[in-house]
Parts: sequence; structure tokens; C-alpha cells
Amino acid sequence: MSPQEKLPATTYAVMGLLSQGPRSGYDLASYAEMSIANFWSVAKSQVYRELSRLESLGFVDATEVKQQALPDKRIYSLTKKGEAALIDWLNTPQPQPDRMRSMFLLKVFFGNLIDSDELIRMIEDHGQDARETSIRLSSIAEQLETDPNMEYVLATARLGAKVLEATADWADETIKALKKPAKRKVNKGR
Amino acid sequence: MSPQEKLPATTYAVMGLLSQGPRSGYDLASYAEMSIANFWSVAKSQVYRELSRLESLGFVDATEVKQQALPDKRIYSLTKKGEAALIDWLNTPQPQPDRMRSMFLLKVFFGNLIDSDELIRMIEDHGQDARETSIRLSSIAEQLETDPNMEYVLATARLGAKVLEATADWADETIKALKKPAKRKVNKGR
DNA sequence: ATCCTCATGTAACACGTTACATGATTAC
DNA sequence: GTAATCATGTAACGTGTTACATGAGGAT
Repeated sequence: MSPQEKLPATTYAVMGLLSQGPRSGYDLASYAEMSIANFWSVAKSQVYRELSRLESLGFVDATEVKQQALPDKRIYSLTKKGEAALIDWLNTPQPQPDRMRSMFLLKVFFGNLIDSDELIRMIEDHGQDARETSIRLSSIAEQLETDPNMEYVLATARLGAKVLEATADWADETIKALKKPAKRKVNKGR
Repeated sequence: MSPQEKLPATTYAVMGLLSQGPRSGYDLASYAEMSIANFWSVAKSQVYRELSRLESLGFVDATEVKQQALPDKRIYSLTKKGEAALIDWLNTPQPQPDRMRSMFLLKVFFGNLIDSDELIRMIEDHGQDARETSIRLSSIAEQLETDPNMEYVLATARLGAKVLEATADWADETIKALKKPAKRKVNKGR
């Protein structure tokens, strides 16, 4: 409905966090780190940039808060207009699906250039990491299951757990597959 | 071994592509799009920037090729020094595991702000996309299975297929879970 | 004839990351 | 008493994305 110009997702992420209640930039940054960071990380400095932008758009209001010991701060809250923009964005389906981005896969892809044992070791590590994080997310999910208000948060935790579990399984299978054939040595000379 | 300053992964991606044979910037860009784009996309303009950087580092050589109909071009090839740097990088295990980044999950996370039917529709779409791409990657993987030289490329295709399959399964489960409880309406006020 | 794509790339901008600043408290 | 952390943010830089340029050949 609103003929909005397109803003980056991070802007909406900040608004989303603000929709749960007013916060300072600093608080928002730490809150982001504990909540959405698993699938959308936002650096501190980005938070501040987005807040200025949002303020100039009228999507947030700020109130100065003086402090004695700590530096003064500004508490931001989402305006009606901001909330409308956020809801509008949330309702808009993405044209393109998310693209994966993995340095690890890049290394695997060019794996023929290095010693296969070394690559296998890297895949093992990657698998273990994935397994551990998957378990961590599963236990978070378990705790969330009891709270009916958290169903969407729960869903994101479950996806993370599931994807990482698949990754860990892949690592196991891949290592097996790579170990079977006659072990090839480093392909160094061109 | 080499006391290298840290370069971005994209630089090594370009070197990796060049390790398969000399190409022009344009060719590299299209080649990237057909090969590594699934897990590491590189824009045309980035390719050129990386090539200049690599040239000034002595990691690639360029030769001018005059053309009559088409614009002249420069063909780049990886030098020994470049190959060494690439191999060095490939051998270095990543300190941090890759972080996921998904706009879709961002929307799900804040899903309580919109109508649940709309969100369900988005999850359905996402799941279908994932399923389709998973199948596409599986069939690519199948073709790669016959070629013993492609084992690492195969591995990346399989991971993509597996992760996307898990995503699609998650979508199905999540939709079921969201439909069960008394359907809640839009949470618009405050 | 005009429009689109191919084949080459360059330029501008915007997002994301890392480093810097600063004073009070807590830790050792 | 020096060092790390907390609580606030700002500044600088570098990666990544989008738009611009240009001429030939193919499509309709």
C-alpha cells in the first residue's frame, strides 16, 4: 500500500527489534547479538547508522536521557509510521530466495589443489562445529516450545538446528566418500 | 609459510577460477556464475577489481588480446606466486564457521507482527523454492558422480542439495505446527 | 529500423567491518 | 594500580551492488 522506496533489510531488522520496545543504540546492538545474530548479524555502527536514517524518515522517535556516571544516551522508539513500514515490508514476499555464502564451500570446491588429508580434516572440523551448534540450537528450541508466544522464534531456531544437522551429516558422508578411493596426493605441479 | 597479509575470500575465489586456466575478466565473471555462484557470488565489477589487485601483487599475469569486432581484452593467468598464495589460503582452516544470512528468517522471526496466513504462504513458497533447487542440485550431483575428477565439486553440490532439502522439510513441519493452534489474527495494535 | 543480447569493461554508491574514543566500574 | 569490561557512540575503510558506456551482431 505505501509506495515506499526500498530500504535494506538491516533497516527493517532494527525496526523489528524496536517493535519489541524502546531501546538505546547500544542496547539494540547487544539485543541483536542475542536474538537475530544467528541469521542476520548487525554491527554496532550499523545500528547507529540505521537509527539516524530511521529518525530522518520519521520511523523512529528519540529521547535524550542524561546520565551521571555513564555517557548520556538516546532512547529510540518505533513510531506508528515506522511500524506500518515494517509491517508492510514483512508482508512483502521476497522476489529472490536467499543465497548461501560459504567460504568453507569455496575451499572444498577448489580442494583438488591441496592435500586431501588436510581437506578431510577441515571437513571434520566443520562438521563438528555444525553438530555442536545444531545441538545448542535444539536445546534453545526445546525451551521455546513451552511458550506459545515464541512460535516464530522457535521456528527460526528449529531451521538453524535442522540445517546444521544436515551439514554435520553431510560432513560424515563426505569424509567417508573421500576416504574410499585410492588416496591421492597433493596436486602441486600445475 | 608465506607471511601473507590477509586478502578477502573473493580474491582467492578469482584465483581459484583462474587455476583452471587463463581467462578474461568477462569470462571469469560468467564462469563464476556457472560454478561457484551457488555459495559464493561475485559481481562482474568485483572480478575486475580483484584482477587489478592480483596483478599488482604479482599473483596474475595479463596479456592484451586485440580483437576486431569485439572490444580488446586482457587474458589473465595465475602465476606460480599466485598459485602458492592460493594453496596457502586453501590450507588455512577458517577460525570462525560461516554465518548464515537469511532475510527470510528475519521475516519469520518477526512474524507475530503480520497475519499468520500470509506468513504461512511465505513459508510455503520458500519451502517449494528450496525443494526445487534441491532437486536441481541433486541431478547435477548425479551427473558429477561419474567423473572421479569432480569429487570436490560433487561434494559442494551434495551439501547444497542436502541443506535445501532440510529447509524444505522444515517448511512442511513448520506449516503444520503453525496451523494446529487456534489461528490467531493480525496483531496490529501496538 | 529498433530492440535485445553479447562481449568488453568503468564508475558511483551503499552496505558491512574494523578501529578509534572516552570515562566509570570491576577484576586480579 | 593496571587491565579488562561496560556503556555509550563516531570515523574510516573496504567489500559488494547497481548503474553506466560502447559497438557489433542477431531477432522481429
